[in-house]
Formats: sequence, C-alpha cells, structure tokens
Amino acid sequence: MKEDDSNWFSKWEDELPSQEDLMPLSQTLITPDLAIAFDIRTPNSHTPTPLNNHLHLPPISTPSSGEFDSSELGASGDEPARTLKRPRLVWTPQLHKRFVDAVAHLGIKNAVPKTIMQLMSVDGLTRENVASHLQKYRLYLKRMQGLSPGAGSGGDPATDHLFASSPVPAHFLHQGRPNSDHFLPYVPVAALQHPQQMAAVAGHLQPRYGQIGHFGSPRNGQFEHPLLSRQNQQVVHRVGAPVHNSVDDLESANGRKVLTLDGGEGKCRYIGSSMMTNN
DNA sequence: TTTGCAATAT
DNA sequence: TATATTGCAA
Repeated sequence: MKEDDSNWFSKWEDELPSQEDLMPLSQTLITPDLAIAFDIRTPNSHTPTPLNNHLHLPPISTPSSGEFDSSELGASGDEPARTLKRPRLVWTPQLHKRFVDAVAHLGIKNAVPKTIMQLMSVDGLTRENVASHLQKYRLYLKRMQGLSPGAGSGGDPATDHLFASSPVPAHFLHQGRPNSDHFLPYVPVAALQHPQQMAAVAGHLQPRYGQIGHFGSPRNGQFEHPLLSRQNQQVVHRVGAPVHNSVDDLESANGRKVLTLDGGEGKCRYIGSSMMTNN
C-alpha cells in the first residue's frame, strides 16, 4: 500500500525507544584511573545508564597529553594499548545471548571462536574470550544432551546459570542438519557503506534519511552482521551515537524488536527501514 | 594460523 | 567462582 509517508514515519520515529531504553551489553573495560590518565571521556559522563553496545578498549587514540605516571603499568614508554591487561570479561546474560545467537546463525560447523567473535561484533571482545566461553558452553551442551528433560539437576558448574539464561536452540543438542528455519537470513553487509544500501539490504524499504550522513569506511571489512532481522524489526541508527561496528538486538525496548546498527563516522540521523517484509 | 581440549592459574 | 592462560596435538 502507499502509505502517506510523512505520517507513518513521524509516528514511527516518535515511537523509537529513547536512548535510555536501549541498553544491553555494555561494559566498561577502562578503569577510571586509566580514563583519567588518557583523558578519555566516558560515554555516560552524566548519564546514569550506559548505552553503548560495545566494550571499551584501552585507548588506541588520543593519549592527549601524557599525564599518566604509571610506573607499574609498563610505563617504559611502550604501547599501553598492547601491553595493558584487560579486565576480565564478564559474560552478562545479554552478552551470552549474543554469543548464542551468533553460534546459532553460523551453524555448529562454522561456529569457531574467530567467526563467532566477528559475528558478535562487540568491540573489545577477543578471540580468546570467545574461545574460553565456547569451551565451557560446549561442555554445558554435552551435559545437557545426556540428561532427560525433566531430570533433576546434574547441575555442576556455576556457569549453568548463565547458560540457562538463554534458551539453547534445539539444533545445538542433537546432531545433524540444522534447520535453516532457525537461522536468520544471512546478510552480507560487508561491503555496505551507506545507509541507503544498508536499508536496501536489510528490508527493501526506502530508507528515510538516505542522504544524511555516511558510515565512513567499513573498517577491516567488518561492517558486517548477519543478525539483521527477521520480521517486524527496524534498523535504527542514532544521531551522534558513538561510532562502532555493532549490531544490537534490543528487545527490551517497549517489547519491540529493534536492531541498532552503528558504524562508521557516526553522523547519521535515524536511518530506518521497516523490516517488516511484506506486510 | 587457528582450533579444541584438559589442566592449571588467577 | 568465573574466566584466563597454557601446552599440545590436529
């Protein structure tokens, strides 16, 4: 149908979740003192709730003015970013969910640490983080298939709680061909550089703010995420949002499914395309 | 070069 | 305890 554009869109836009509503897997990996030392402004300086969907890495840019005197941080003038040990990753349920999604979408066969990591597109997440988690998760799955559904707790590792927080896709348990229905469509977005293109791929509906802003260059071919959409989803990019390559599945917002897609130079306004396929 | 895995470390 | 690291074989 031809909808009167300006109307449905304004409405749609108004209903977009506020930044406070959007909030999954962020963790700050920069310690407060480091942040100060490197003059890094924390994204939520005056916002009570963080909203970025990425882990913050040690500073790769902007040591601003050398103010740090960490004699214990390998201060020998070497690259802090490479030398600094990251804080341990905390696998929040949201992060784990993203992990599970990634594994599900890749299929068991291709779900190896590197690929999973790429798919998750969480800044700061390392291959070893994923490898370690994957190792445990596999043990969990193994344990699961041995047990009858109603059986008592063979409950062992405490990580079971985390793992139990996300439903295990059926095809993880038995072996054999994954049902393609369980997979979100794979959308090779690697080459996409512009919102219009993204929108086109994402949902074949017209992008609203097509020309506003750009995504800059896709970094390392990583502008990519198959997690684009099933039905009834929207792709959103927020104005002035911090730039990073991530895709988020934010179901918390008003019970609606929303994908946030950030990447590039961050000058975009909302670009949205309805992902409701044909309705 | 990456993976998977068990053991071990923190 | 939860996650990281290590060592080694594939």
